[in-house]
Amino acid sequence: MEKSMGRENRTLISELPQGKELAKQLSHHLSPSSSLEARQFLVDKILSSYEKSLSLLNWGAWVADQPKPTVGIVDSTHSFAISSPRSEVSDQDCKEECGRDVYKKRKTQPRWTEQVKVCSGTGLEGPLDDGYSWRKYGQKDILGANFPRGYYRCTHRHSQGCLATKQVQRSDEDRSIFEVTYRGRHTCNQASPLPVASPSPKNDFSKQSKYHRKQQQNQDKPKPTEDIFVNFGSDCVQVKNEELGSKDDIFPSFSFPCTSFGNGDEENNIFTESMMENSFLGSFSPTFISPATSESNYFSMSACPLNSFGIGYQNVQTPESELTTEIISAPTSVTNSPIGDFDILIEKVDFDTTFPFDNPDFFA
DNA sequence: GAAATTTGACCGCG
DNA sequence: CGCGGTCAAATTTC
Repeated sequence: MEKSMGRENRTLISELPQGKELAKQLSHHLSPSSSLEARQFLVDKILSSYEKSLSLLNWGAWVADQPKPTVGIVDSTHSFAISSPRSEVSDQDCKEECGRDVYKKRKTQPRWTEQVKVCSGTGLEGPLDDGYSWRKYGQKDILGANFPRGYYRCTHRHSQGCLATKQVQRSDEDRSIFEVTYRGRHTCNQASPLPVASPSPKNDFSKQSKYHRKQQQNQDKPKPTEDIFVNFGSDCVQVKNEELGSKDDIFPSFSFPCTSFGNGDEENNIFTESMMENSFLGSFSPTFISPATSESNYFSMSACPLNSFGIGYQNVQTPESELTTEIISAPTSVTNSPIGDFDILIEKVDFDTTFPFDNPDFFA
């Protein structure tokens, strides 16, 4: 807890000057010669910076207010970032014999939701491309929802017994938002085709399912549901925190939109390119998503701003109450998590624009 | 032919 | 009994 608080504070400290710097830049763009887009972009960034700072403050306040969360929901809110080995170990143990008990089994698994906003022109299904390889096993029309919900499980479910699943549902209100509900941690070794050192977005397709690649290629052949993944919305930047239930207010908006990251800003090209490509798409992602700490990784991934495809991740929510009692594993597990070191890296990388991203030694 | 997707059927829960 | 989630056969894609 203290550790995370410290982190948030440091993040805040680096975030505020960044906002200031952005405001300065904006003032330089006030001349008529400057493009409206540039100005708008800076405004977005500033707003985002403020939003993030406020979020961090809220987060800190919340942490302070909840020294020992006894409500399961509260703790479970964190639990996606904290491993929950207990339930899963038992799941693993019985997964062969349980048969139809999968339903009960699933209940004990950690579950959390991210809201993912896919941006215009990316032509990519952000929500489905989170570093793991997923295999669709079902689709259902959900009562009251305009769009069907897709069910995905880890490709390595059978080969490695990885029980991670996710559900992807497009938001009714904003078609560019997808609610991705993850369940269970990845126990697979993630032999996924993640492009370890491929900066090219094209290569990133490779980790997507065939089906979705097909959709990308056939944008002119609309299909009823998920193919609309492409080309919506105009502004990619904003990832918003929606109310997904009454519990949401316990998890303040955790906004790491790409605006805070300076992508698209010519002045930050070095930052953007070296960061996005070399770090996030390269050395970061694969290591990052180490199978043993998937929740942590998801969490951290969401801390990543938009990647170069203009896809924003945001953890919004709320593991379900079902894991509440199960998952109250010691928060200190965060410190034991391999992700801990990454958290620090990310933090620097994420918010310290003076950080030598182009220094190849950094990620060595 | 292997792997992935589609889709109707099935199951448990509330 | 309806709904959400999963299974599994059929189909598609590579």
